[in-house]
Order: sequence, then C-alpha cells, then structure tokens
Amino acid sequence: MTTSVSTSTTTPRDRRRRETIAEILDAAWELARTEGIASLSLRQLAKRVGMRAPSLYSYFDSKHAIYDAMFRQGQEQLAEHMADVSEKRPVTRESLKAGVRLWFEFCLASPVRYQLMFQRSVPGFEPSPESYSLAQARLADAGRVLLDAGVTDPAALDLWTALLTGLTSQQISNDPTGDRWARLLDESVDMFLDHVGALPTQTGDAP
Amino acid sequence: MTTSVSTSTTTPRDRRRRETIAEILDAAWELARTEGIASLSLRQLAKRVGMRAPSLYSYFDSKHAIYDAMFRQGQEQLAEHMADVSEKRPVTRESLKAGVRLWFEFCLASPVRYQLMFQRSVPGFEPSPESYSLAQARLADAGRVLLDAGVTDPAALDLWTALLTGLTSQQISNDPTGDRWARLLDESVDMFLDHVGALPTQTGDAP
DNA sequence: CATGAGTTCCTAACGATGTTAGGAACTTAG
DNA sequence: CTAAGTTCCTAACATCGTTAGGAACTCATG
Repeated sequence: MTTSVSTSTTTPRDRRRRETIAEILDAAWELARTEGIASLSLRQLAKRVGMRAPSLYSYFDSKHAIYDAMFRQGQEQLAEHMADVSEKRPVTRESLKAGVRLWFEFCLASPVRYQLMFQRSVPGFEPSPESYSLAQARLADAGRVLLDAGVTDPAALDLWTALLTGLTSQQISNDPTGDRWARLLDESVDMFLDHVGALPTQTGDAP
Repeated sequence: MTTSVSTSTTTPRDRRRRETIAEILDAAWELARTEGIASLSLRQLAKRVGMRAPSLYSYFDSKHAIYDAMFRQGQEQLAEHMADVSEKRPVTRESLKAGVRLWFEFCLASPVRYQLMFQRSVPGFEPSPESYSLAQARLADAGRVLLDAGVTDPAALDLWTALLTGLTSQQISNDPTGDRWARLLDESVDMFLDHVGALPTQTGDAP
C-alpha cells in the first residue's frame, strides 16, 4: 500500500526488481535447456543468479509460478512470431502453408519451450487461468484463420489440430534438427484442404 | 549361479518371487492411475504391498526398472490387443479402420499407460533397449500393414503416424471419455488413403 | 538527520523423495 | 546341521520444494 500514485510504478526499485525477474527467467530457460524442462531445481536456478533458493520466493510464489511465467513468455513470443501472418486476408493456400511453417519453426526453435507450452511435460504443472486464456486467444486466432479459409466443420478443426500437433511432436522427438519437414507440412496442408474441399488449387473465381 | 539345471526355474521360491513382482506391478499401475504416472513414489508403492521402500530393491534395481517393467507390460498388452487384426490379409479400407479403432481403444482404455508408452511423460525415463525393441517390432507391424495396403512413400508413413498420434493425444487430453471419436478416425483414414491413392473405395477388382 | 516500514537476502529446518549400508530372520541346498 | 542365499528391516545420505525467522539494506516521511 505505498502512496505511489504519481509515477506509474517506475520507481528505481521496481526497475531493479523487474531486471532481477528477467534475469531469473533467462537463467531458468538456460537451465531447462541443459537439464530438461522438468528437472528445473530451485537451488540450481538460484545459484545461477547468485542467490540461495529461498530468496527466489521474493520474486515468485513457488516453482509453479516460475513455470507459469515461462509459459506466458512462450505465449508472447508465439504471438510475436506469428504476428505477420495471422491477420493476413484473404486466406490463401499459400498463406496457410506459410503460417503452418512459421508455427513449426517456432516449435522447433526451442523444444523445451514447446514441451512446456504444448506437451504438458512438467508433471505437476498446468498454467494459471490468466496464462491459459492467452493460449486460448492464440488458438482462437488459428481457428479464425481456418474459418476464413472456408473450413467450418468442427470435426475438421479437430482433424487439423491433430494433424499439426502430431507432426510437430513427431518431428521434435525424432529429428529436431532435420530440415526436410517443410515438404511434409505442405503435403499435409494440401491433403487436409483437398479433403474438406476448401481453397481449391484451381483458380475458383466465379465469372 | 545355482545348479538348477533340472526343473526349468520353477522352484517354489521362484514362484513366490514372480507373484510378488506381479503384485508390485499391479499396485504400481493402480497408484499411477490415482496419483499420475510421474508421481509414483517408492514409499507409497511399498506401503501398498505391505513393505518398506528399500525392500522393493530385492525385486527391481531402481524406480527406473519399475517403469521399464510397466512399459514392457504395456507393449505385451498392446500386442495381445492388436493380435486379431495385425495379421489379417488382404488389407482393406475396413480392416485398416478396424485396426485404427483398436489402437484408439487401447490408448483410451488407460491414459496412464498411454502416457508411459508413447508420450514420454515420465521425466527421467526412457525404456531400456530390450523393451524398446519390443516397441520397434510393434511399429514395424503397423508399417507392414500400411505397406501391404500399397502405401510405400516414407513421407506418407510419417504423415500417417503423425495423424494418428495427434488424434490420440488430443482425444486423451481433451475428452478421455468421449465416444464421438470413431467417426473422426474413419474420416482421417479416408482422408489419408484418398490422398495417397491407396485402397480405392470403389470396388477395384480387375475383371 | 533519524525513525520506521518495506524489501531483499541469508541460514536453519521440515517433510518428502530415490537410494545405499548393514544387519536380522528366514528358506533352501549340500 | 550347516552354510549360502533370499527377503525383509531400520538408519542414513543427498536432494528436492518450501517455511520460519532474522539481519541488512533502501527509502519515504517526521
């Protein structure tokens, strides 16, 4: 309950605090990258930022909260990564493929991030409602793109996400560094669109 | 190095031992079902079979070895579950759909088992080479079925497994008890076969 | 400047985890 | 009967997330 109504929460102390939080999260990602996302230990993390484990509790309520913050970062990064393509209209076969390729790129760029965000690889963890709503919004975006492509059947949407998540996790667990996935992605998109009869590859303009 | 060359390892003691091992594994599955596959604790497991934790080490070298034994059990159960359909020739669109439905049934019957076998949901665990080879054999079976259906392109095989694993994990995490997946499965199989041009739905017998 | 609140850090500790050491009681083979 | 092998135990170690309680610091107000 400080009386800081004047400057909008940018006191010199708050700045330092935000820097420390960022530093902790950076270290957490690095540690997750080397030890595995589920093997993040507070003592190791604290050591990496020059602290003891209990001091982390000045910045996060629990280990869970750290995972949650990482989850949010991931969602923000995803939104940024997809910004260009997610609003482009009209939707064409090519723009859809480009979007899918961007999504794949994002997932492959950091398998650990992918595991945290989409694979529920951390045993006790599920994102808080606020963080999860971010994810829902992103998913709604993807759904809207497909809707604008003329795909309306809910079952088809299920099929679409199943196809993409299947391809992604298969690629990540089998061949994270391979680069021959682009063709498979395009083929999948074609298969799906042909099946549901959307965005025909022939120029389908009515005269 | 006992001199038991006569009776093929069926001494009254070995029997008791095998019973105990089975009992431990049963309790492990039950515990995994209630606590989550990754939250299996040796002390809880021991309590459930009327022991203390260290006594489990007379039967398994480590917690990892218990997971490995569970993995093997899962593979054996899968083989048994799929036995009817995996050898049926010639492969038809219907038999393929039946096989896929069996697979789905198996996965949904025990989400915990699915997570252990296919989702790598236990942080430190990966199956031993011997156990893994079992899984490889099962996978080869599935591949052979597809090959006999006329699907030879390796990329198409990737697409097939991606589609199925995507559908499975999506179903399990979103709606484990729902029963409207059968239609989606059939639709997926049709989409795939149409795309690769195998097993045409018209009676394709040459006159 | 001085005082008091708020923050950031620490050490010590609790209960839980997987695992090892060492020993007692039992089963079995010679 | 005796010696080996097994099955169980308690005690303990290092690790984990987390809490309690206190020392040192920053900072706004008298």
